Amino acid sequence: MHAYRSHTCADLTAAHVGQTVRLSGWVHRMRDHGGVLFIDLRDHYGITQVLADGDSPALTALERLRAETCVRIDGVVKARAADLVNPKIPTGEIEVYVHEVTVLGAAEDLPLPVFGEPEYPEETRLTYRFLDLRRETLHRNMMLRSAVVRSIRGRMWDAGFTEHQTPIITASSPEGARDFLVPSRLHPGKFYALPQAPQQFKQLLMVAGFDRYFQIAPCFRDEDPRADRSPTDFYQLDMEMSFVEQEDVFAAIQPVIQGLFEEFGGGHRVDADWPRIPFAESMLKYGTDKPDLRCPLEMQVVSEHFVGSGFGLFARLLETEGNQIRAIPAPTGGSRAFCDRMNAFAQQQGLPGMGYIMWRDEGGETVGAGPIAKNIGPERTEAIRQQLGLKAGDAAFFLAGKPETFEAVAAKARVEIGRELGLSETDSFRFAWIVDFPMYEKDDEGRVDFSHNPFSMPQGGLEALSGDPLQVLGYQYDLACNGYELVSGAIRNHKPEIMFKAFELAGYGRDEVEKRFGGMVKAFRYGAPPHGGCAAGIDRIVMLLADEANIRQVILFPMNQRAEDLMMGAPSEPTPTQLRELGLRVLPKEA
RNA sequence: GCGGUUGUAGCUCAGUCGGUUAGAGUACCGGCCUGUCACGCCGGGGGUCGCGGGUUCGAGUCCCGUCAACCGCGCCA
Repeated sequence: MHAYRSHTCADLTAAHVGQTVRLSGWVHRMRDHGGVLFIDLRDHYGITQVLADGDSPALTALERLRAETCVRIDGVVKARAADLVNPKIPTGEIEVYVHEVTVLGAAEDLPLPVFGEPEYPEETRLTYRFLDLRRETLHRNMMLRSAVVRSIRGRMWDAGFTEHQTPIITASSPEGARDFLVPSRLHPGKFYALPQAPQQFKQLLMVAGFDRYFQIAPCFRDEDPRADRSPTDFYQLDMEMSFVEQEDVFAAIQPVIQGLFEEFGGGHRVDADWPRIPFAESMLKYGTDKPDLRCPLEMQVVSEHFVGSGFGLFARLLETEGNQIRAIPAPTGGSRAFCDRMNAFAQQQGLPGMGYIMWRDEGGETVGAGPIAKNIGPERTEAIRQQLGLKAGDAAFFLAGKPETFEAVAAKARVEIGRELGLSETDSFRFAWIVDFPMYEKDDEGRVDFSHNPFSMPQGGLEALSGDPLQVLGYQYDLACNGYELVSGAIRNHKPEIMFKAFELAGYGRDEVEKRFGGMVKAFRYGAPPHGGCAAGIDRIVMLLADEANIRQVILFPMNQRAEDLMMGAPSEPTPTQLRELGLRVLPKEA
């Protein structure tokens, strides 16, 4: 007999009745009836009910067990009478009569229950993550994640990509986010950086002639977290291809992502049609570059109807260059209660409010109601209704000012309206490629800076860079799915002269580019192939597939909101010896 | 850095208008129970009401400050 088990807790069926077996696992749940006692014994694979009665020498030992003790039991498989079968578990036709029990690992009082799925504080959950991970949902999420990664690897290999590992301790590269720095012992005063992405390495792999690369790559960024964004580190499916244009990358990655969602999406509909939506159009219609297309509503510009109108607030706003009025149509939303609720929603999100018009049927005529309709009069109200294609019982919400100031809230409101009115799909994954991102934008001080990846190829090449930088688009794309950015990528700029010019527009001199990206610039002088690729967020993909709203639900050992590992106690203070070796001194906290 | 929400037993929560000794479920300990599968029944231990200050005859409850967690903003090519 094996030292710990002859079967797992999911193995035994009616076919094993009469056999002597050995099981190891955790005491999931105990039901002690005095003369007879039942334990649900749990392991990674499943649950088996074991029992003992007054005739068993193990009864007194079993009575002393407590939840989550790790035990080994020896016993005999018994069939359950027909009326005692438990249809909820696969092993429900049998139970194991215990002759002997051995405690393999005792358990103290639990700081949190494993049985059931109650909500409890993340602080406790993260401190005792090993217990949290015993729970059914988390355990299942991690197994899903494992299967997803395996499937990705298979799909990428099948598509002719090969997997390569790139350095973790490397050079800082100013790609946008804050770096995690690693002090160098051999070079006091100098620092390595953890890669924010394997960006430069994968481009160098293309220069090195590998043609189709991928990696399940850890990425490190020292930024504050969100519910869908892990601080410190996360994983990407990173890929790159040579001799390709934008559509070639789409054609390579779509079957992988679509296949994944079909395989693990729990039967949710997976749309095979992935529209290309230009960035500018996405911002206009959805207020975001990661639209949730399960919601069919589209914003429209309605400024013209308010110019010189009796609604002074909007009319005055429109006298300022750059201001705009947009409307979110809300079919069937024409009730005061709903409109007030959405207005409150906008205020809660930081806007002054969200005005609205409701249309009603009055004696066979469709009439607008609400303060805005009153102020602008019936003709303008009717023109708005016709533009938005609305009817009696519907409503429209208005956002006014500079688009940048209201778009983020409009995006959330659009989704909220669609959801509340039951107009949005709930059982599907809707994908879209957001394309034609601008290369540059103005920062807070009015300087021109890269708006996305500085390594992207500008559309129109060198020529395009001699005009207005803010008009230059890049071969830069994102994949949006249900309101999340799942993939981001670009056709890269592989020509040194275009690269220097592109950086020059953002205020980086030739010397600085040589210094910061010397390796890559040098490589581009020795026969660089045209290339492009993308990176897909593994954590977010699993989060969507597991139907979780928080990314920590799909990460084994996540950090908390302040980037602390409560279980391992990280970050922690270094010893004086470590600091001395590294030539570092810690400054006292500023008061 | 800013805003919102929350903070009462190991855990999940209730606690009315400011008023008796702060409760329930669960977990834990003890007792009873031979068919449960969220077993049941009886009893018990367990509280710095996040922390500090204030108002009041009296504060879990009201006020001020502070700390922490989560969510959002900034940030994240």
